[in-house]
Amino acid sequence: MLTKKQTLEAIDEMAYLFPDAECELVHSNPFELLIAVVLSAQCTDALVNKVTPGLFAKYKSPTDYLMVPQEELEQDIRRIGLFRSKAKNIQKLCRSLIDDFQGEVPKERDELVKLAGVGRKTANVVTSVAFGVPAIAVDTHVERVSKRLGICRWKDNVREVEETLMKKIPEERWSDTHHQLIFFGRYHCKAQSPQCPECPLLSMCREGKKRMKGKL
DNA sequence: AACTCGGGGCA
DNA sequence: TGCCCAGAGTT
Repeated sequence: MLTKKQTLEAIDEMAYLFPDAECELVHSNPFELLIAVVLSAQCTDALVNKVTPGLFAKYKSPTDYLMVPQEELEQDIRRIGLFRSKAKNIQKLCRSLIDDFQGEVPKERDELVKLAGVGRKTANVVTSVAFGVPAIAVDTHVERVSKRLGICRWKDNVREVEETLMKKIPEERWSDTHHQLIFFGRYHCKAQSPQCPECPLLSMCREGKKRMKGKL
């Protein structure tokens, strides 16, 4: 297991590799971000960014999403995987925004997770990116990188990964760390083909050293 | 804890 | 063209 100090060194190294790491979902307000993050479940941000310009031009408010039949919304996001359940969830989500939150996106993580289609990861992204509340959203990239490097344990569940990261990283760096881990995971420490031979973190990486030994 | 939902992108 | 990608809800 990496110590706090080693963990921070690893994050600093990632920041050097990806100095511009930030949320890639195109949005211009919290509501658009919420919709974009819900859509991004189980598909890439790049794909979401292909449908959201048209989507956000057509739907400006929670009310707008409720004025069309579910089938029409499904067609509007049909290029995204799981589009049927996502269309249904988005309409449920908008209904609940109107009924319970005066049409505004709630700022509390505990309120956000009650919305349809919003889980722990989505709620953390919205609070940190839209409202600047420190949070570490654990998606598959964050989880994979944390486990490979040895920041957390292999058998940790998502919640345990998040708790370990929050323990090892000072709060003011949570949001940045989240983006660093995602970029590092997406573009360098990839699921199928991690770039170990050219990785500056190799010397401190549990999994990387194993992989290199297997190849040499 | 395991299963389901699903089209896009790349090898 | 088949395999890999990537979370939330349900059982």
